[in-house]
Amino acid sequence: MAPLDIPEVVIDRLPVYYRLLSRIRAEGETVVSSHELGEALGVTPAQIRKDLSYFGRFGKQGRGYSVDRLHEELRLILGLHRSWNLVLVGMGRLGQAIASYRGFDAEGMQIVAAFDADSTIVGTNVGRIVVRDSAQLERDLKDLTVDIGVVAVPAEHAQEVIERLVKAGIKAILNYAPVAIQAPPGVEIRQVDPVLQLQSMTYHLTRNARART
Amino acid sequence: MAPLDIPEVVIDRLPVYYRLLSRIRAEGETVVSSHELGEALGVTPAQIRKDLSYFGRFGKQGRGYSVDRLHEELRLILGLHRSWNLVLVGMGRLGQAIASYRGFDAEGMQIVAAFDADSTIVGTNVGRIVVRDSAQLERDLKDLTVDIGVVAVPAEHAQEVIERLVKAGIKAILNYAPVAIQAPPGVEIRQVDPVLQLQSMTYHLTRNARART
DNA sequence: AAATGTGAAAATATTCACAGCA
DNA sequence: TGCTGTGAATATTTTCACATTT
Repeated sequence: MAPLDIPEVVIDRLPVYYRLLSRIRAEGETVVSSHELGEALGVTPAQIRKDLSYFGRFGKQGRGYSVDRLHEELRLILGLHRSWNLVLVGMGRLGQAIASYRGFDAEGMQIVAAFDADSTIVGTNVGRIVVRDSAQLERDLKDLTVDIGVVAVPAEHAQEVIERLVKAGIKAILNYAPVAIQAPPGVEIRQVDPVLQLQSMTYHLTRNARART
Repeated sequence: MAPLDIPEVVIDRLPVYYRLLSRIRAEGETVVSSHELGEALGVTPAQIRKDLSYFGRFGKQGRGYSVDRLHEELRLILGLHRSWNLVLVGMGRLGQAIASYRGFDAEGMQIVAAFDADSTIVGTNVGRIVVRDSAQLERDLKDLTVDIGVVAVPAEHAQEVIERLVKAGIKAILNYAPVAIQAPPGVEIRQVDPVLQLQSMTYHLTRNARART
């Protein structure tokens, strides 16, 4: 198997490569070079070759990579050959939008349960899912097979909710709440945070405007 | 002003610091040390001091940082002392969710117009905004002051829409479409991409499960 | 002829460690 | 004493460049 010390930045790029390969495959191409991949992604070919070399030797010299082969290898490396069960906590506006987002299912990510603390929301249907009571989170999780927690509660409750999910044995959290989370080692946390992204862009916009003046 | 070669990673952390300072400020604290900030964010105090030192000397030796002062400095550095106008393109499920998301306004990010190509959506109201026809994008943008484009169209249209926004003079794009975008230099692009984040987590989940076996 | 895989070199980013100041 | 600001030291990441293979 792959060595244990693969840089995290490399891991984060694999899904990008995987997605591009999916598209190239759908377009019917059978072979692709690191140069073409780099071109499409705006990165250097060397980076792509180096990244892939952590996992194996998938290319053919003088030729490039088999699209099918590389796509399949990445699928296995990322664990996308199976589907993953998500539990969604927080069913306000944002949670409801996440629940009805199609992009997860398309990639084998299934929301198997949703929770909220608000009794006026509990019991309602969102898509095919009935919203459960957060008070029952721990109890219900015992009967569910959940791989990843998706958190869309208000910022002030995110830390607590995530601690409960972690205590229940969940090892990966996708957090939409606009707050930095403390998680124990061994628990993967990722942030979806458009406001932070906007604010790093306003830095540049401000600076460029200044430079022109 | 700040030197021109501040690492991008540093810029990306400033909004995180800013948000934390906002919270500490609301809690009534008046002074904070790099150690406390690092504690709350899970990073080293040295990193915080180094990051801030690119922009000035905001702290007091032996004491720490004035919460008010540092909050204000970051606000100015990031350009958050003024409000920013966003234009939203793509008003399907995702676009509608973005339009009704409260987290933008709270940080001075105002959606001033929204567009869609679907004639059954054009003309409808989403919140306070009337959805305009994408065909009129260029024409309408002439009469609007827009700083940032937010793109929530299907993946296959994202590149084209972004090119149109860039041609219309927009210098910053927040892209929700699950596709890697090619942008000319001088245009800031940020990606909101929960699927990529999930897929980097499944890599780790898969590997950990293997390791335990 | 063309493109991979990879050590070595270069560039970036983080952390250390301590002088200096409140 | 306590904590900042910062050069120097480490560590990490990216890029180069080329031997190797098809």
